[in-house]
Amino acid sequence: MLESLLRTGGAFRPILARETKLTEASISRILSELRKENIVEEVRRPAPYIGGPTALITLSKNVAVAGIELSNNRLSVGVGDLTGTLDYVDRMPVSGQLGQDEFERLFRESVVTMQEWADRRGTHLSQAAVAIPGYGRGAASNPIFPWDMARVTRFIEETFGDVPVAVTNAVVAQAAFHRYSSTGAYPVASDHLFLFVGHGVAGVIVDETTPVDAFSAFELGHMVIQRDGLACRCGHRGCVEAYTSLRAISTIIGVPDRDILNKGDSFIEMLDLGGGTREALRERLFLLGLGLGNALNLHPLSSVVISGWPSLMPPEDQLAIVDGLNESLLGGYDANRLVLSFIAPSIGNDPRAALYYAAYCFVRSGGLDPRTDTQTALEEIA
Amino acid sequence: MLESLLRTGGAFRPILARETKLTEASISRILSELRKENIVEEVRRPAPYIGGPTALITLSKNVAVAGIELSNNRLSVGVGDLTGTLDYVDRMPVSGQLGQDEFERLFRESVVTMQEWADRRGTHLSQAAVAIPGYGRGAASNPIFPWDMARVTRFIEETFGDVPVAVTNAVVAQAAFHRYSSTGAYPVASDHLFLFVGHGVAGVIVDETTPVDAFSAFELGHMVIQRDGLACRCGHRGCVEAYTSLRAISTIIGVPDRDILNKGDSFIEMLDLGGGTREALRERLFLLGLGLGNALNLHPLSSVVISGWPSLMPPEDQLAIVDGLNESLLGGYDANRLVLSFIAPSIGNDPRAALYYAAYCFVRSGGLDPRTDTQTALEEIA
DNA sequence: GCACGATGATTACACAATGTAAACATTATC
DNA sequence: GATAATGTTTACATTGTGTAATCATCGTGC
Repeated sequence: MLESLLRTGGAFRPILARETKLTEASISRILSELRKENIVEEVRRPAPYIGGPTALITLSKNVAVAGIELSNNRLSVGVGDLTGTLDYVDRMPVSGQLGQDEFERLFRESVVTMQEWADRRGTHLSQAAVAIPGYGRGAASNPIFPWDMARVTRFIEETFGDVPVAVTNAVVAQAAFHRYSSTGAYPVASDHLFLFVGHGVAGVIVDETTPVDAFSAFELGHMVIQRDGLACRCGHRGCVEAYTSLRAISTIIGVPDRDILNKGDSFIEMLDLGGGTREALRERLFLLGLGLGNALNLHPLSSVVISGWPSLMPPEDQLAIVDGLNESLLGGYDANRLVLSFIAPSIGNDPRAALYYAAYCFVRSGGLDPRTDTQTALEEIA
Repeated sequence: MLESLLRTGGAFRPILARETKLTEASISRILSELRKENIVEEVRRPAPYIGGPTALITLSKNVAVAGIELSNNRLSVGVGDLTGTLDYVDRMPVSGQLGQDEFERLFRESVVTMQEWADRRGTHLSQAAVAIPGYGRGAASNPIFPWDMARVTRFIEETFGDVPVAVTNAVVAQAAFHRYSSTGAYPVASDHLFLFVGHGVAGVIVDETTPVDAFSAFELGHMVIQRDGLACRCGHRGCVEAYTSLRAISTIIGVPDRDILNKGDSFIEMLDLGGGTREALRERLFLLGLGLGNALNLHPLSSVVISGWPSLMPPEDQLAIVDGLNESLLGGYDANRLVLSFIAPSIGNDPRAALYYAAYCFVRSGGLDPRTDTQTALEEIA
C-alpha cells in the first residue's frame, strides 16, 4: 500500500487514495500510524490548485537500507535512505572467476566495513538486499557463478545477523529500479518483459499486479537456438548468450567486454571501423530476436524493453531483432501487438538497484519489526 | 476457499480448515451459509476414528454446469453437476479446417439443443465453460484455429445469455481436470509443468498457489529449435510442433493422426513394424526435450508431467527426452532437480475437462448471483 | 482584509470478517 | 452408561474498511 509511495517518490493524498484503491479515510489512518513510526514525512507545499492538498507525503529519510550488488567486475556496497539518496558507497574490484570462498571473504569484509561506518554514524539498518547475477529459484545452478546458492543465501543471512536481508537476481533489482524508481523516463507503463543483454542475457517479466519481490528472472541467455552452435560458458552449444553476450560480441568489435557498455555514444562510431562488424552484430541481434520470439510464444506480452548493448545500436540495426522475431514469434512481428523499446544501460549506478530493492522490501514488509517478519516467512515455508 | 472441496471431491471439516488456513469456527459459519444456498451437502458417515468427524461435506448435486470442448475432431457439449457426474453429452464431428462462421453455426446449434434438454428437465445452468485449443490472451493469433478470438469470446458470451461463461485454453482445462479432479493418480503434487503433446504442443504451469482460472497456456509448440527446419502450419520453420505433433509423427508411423492416441497400448506394437520408426520417434522426442529444456530455463520448475503420444512410448524411448534436456537445460538433466512423469492421454473423456473447469469457475465465484460477478470482472478490467 | 467556495483531512460510527475461547455435541471404548 | 477424545457451534473481542459528517486550508473576488 505504501509501495506506491516508493514508486512515485512522494505523492499527495488523493493520488495515493486512487493508487491504492482505498478511501481517504483509510489513508489518513494509515499515515498517522506510519508517521508515528517515522517511516513517512509530510512536507508543506503550496497547493497545486484551488483547495488542493497542502502536504506532500514522502518516505522518511530516517530509515536506512543497504544494497549490495555483485557484477562481473565488482562488488558494490551502498547505504542510503528510502528516497534514493546514497550516503555510503564502497566498490571493490572482483574477478570474473570469483570462487565461492573468495566471494564470502570479500563479502564479509565489505559488510563489516559498512557496518562500522553505520555504527559511527549511529545509523541503524532496517533492511538489506543483495543482487547477484544469475541468482535463481531453488538450487538451480547459476551459469555465471557456479556456486551453491543455498549456501550463499545462508551465508548472506548470517553475515547480516539481525538485519533482514533479501537476496535476488541482479536483473530483477535492475528492472525494478528502472521501472519503479522515480527517475522517470521509462518507456512503458504496462506489463512487459525487461531484457538486459550484458555478460548474461536475462530478463524479468514486469507485471504491474505482482509485487516486485515476487519477480523472478527470465533466463533467456541459455535458450539453445542453434544445435551444435557456438560453445557457451554453460557447457552447452548454441545458446543465445553464446551469440549475444558482451563476451560474444567483444570478439567481433575488438573491444574488451568490460569496456563495451562504458563507450556509450561512441559505441556506434566504433562499429563502422571494421568492414563486416555491423553486419555481424546485426546477425547477433537477429538471433536475439529469434530467442526473444520463442520466449514470447511461451509467455505472450505486448511490450518488451531492451537494455544493454543492443540499446546502443543505431535504430536501423535494431530492426534485425524484428527480423528474428518474424521467424519465431507466432503471427510474426506486428507493431500493433508488440512494442519494442530500448533503454540505455545504466553504468556506474551500482549499487543503486540493490538499494532500491532493499527499500522496496522494507516498504513491503510494512516497517514491522523484524521478528514478526521472520515468523511470516517461516510460516510460508511450512 | 471451497475450491478445495472441488479438488478433493468431499472432505471433513478439520481437513478443510487446514487446507484453507481458516479456523474451524470460520468453516462452520461459512458452511452454514453455503448450506442455505444449497451449494454444499453434508452426508453422515461413521467417524473414521474415536471422536472423529461425523459429517462428510460434499458439493451439492443440485447445481448444474455446462462444459463445451472443441478439439480437432469434434465439438463436445456436456451438462453435469459439481461432483463430476455427466448427465448430458452431445458430440458432433467437425473438420480440422473449421471456419469461424461454421463454428459459430455449429456452436449455437449445440447450445440450443442443450438448453432445450435443460429446460425439459427443469435444470438451471449456473455456469458454463468453453475450452478451445490454442485459445490465448488478447488477440494473439491462434495457430490452430485462425479466428478472431475476441469475436469468438463475444459470440460465446452472447450465445449463453444470462449464464456466466468462461472461455479458456483446452490445455488449461485439461491440466486442471487431471490435476485437481478427484480421479486421483496424478503423479505430482507440487508446482509443475503439464505438457500435452497432441495436434499442438502446449502446456500449463500448474502453480498450487495460483487459482486455476489464472493459468495461462504455455505454447511450447511454436518455439523454433531448428532454423530453416521443417515447415509448420504456423508459417514458420523449425517449430517444435513441426517435429513432435501428432500430424508430424503420423507420417513416420503411417497412421492417420487422429487415430494415434486411440491406439493406446497397441501403439508400442506398431512401432516395431517399420525399420527406423522407433529411432525416428526417439529423434522427435529428443527435440521435444530440447525445447522443453529451453522452456525450463526461462521458467524453472522441478517437475514436468507429459501427456499425449510420448506417454505411450516405452520408457527406454522416453529417455530421448532426457537427452534433449541435456543439450539445453542449464546444468543438464538431474533426477534430483527435475522429475519427469508421464500420464496417459485421456481419450473420449471430453467434455469432462471443460465441465470440471466450469465447476471450478462456479465454485470460485462463490455461488454469488451473476450480476455481482460481472461487476467484479468489469472492475478488474478498469 | 474578509467571506466564500472548493477541496482536503480527520473523526465517529457502522459493518463485515476473522480468531479466541468457552460451551456443547458426538462417538468408541471400557 | 461414564469417559476420553475430538468435532461443532456460539459469544465476544479485534481488526480493517467504508460512509458520512465535521473541521481545516487555500485561492478568489469583493
